[in-house]
Amino acid sequence: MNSLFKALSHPVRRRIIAMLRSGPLSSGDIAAAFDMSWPTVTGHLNALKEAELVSTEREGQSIRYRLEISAVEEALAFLMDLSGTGKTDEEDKAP
Amino acid sequence: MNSLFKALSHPVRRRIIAMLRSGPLSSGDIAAAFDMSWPTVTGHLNALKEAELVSTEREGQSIRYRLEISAVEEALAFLMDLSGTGKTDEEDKAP
DNA sequence: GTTGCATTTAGGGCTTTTCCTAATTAGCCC
DNA sequence: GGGCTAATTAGGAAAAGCCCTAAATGCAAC
Repeated sequence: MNSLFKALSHPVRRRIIAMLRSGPLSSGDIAAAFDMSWPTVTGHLNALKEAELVSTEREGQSIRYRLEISAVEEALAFLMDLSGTGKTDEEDKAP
Repeated sequence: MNSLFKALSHPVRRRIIAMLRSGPLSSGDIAAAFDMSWPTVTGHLNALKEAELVSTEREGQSIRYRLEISAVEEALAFLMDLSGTGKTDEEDKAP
């Protein structure tokens, strides 16, 4: 859960997941969309993967990244709880 | 918007806003709830304030921090767009 | 096998974040 | 005003994050 919000905290990573909204993309397609080196994008993809915001799957000789909605929903649940929509006491303890 | 998610990316700051859910609290009350120095908590409160997640108001000799729901809702909107609930193309450009 | 393409790992530099202690400001109350 | 309490700013050390280039891996196709 900590890695979830940490993953969402970087503009490039938010843009990546927004790109993935309309369907899976290969690492190359994603890297091409940014003005930074491919390895740097890989780093961001790893962060997203660790947060379980994306999953990977091999497709021929490329690898497809798919958005995992369930992780997005987890973040949504936290925020909705905050905004009074929900009542549960969902919270991560200990710093 | 970037500072919003960055503010949400730290466990202590998420706990602070969760505490504030049930009503405003003084800086001292908040600091007392954590096992860290008061100035460190002040730093986190400043981050939340910069993200406009909290607002301040003097109350006698203490200062009250209040949760600003509108900022939470902004984050909610972004995530709902991602999860397919909405259709708008809200996105922050340029890293 | 080996060549070739897509992607990742390794290593390093630079900036930012996080946390601390010590010193300082801000405002209430007598 | 003067003292007290609440809260902040200053300064600095340690850790984490971000980005790069160069080297390595994984598969597929020949």
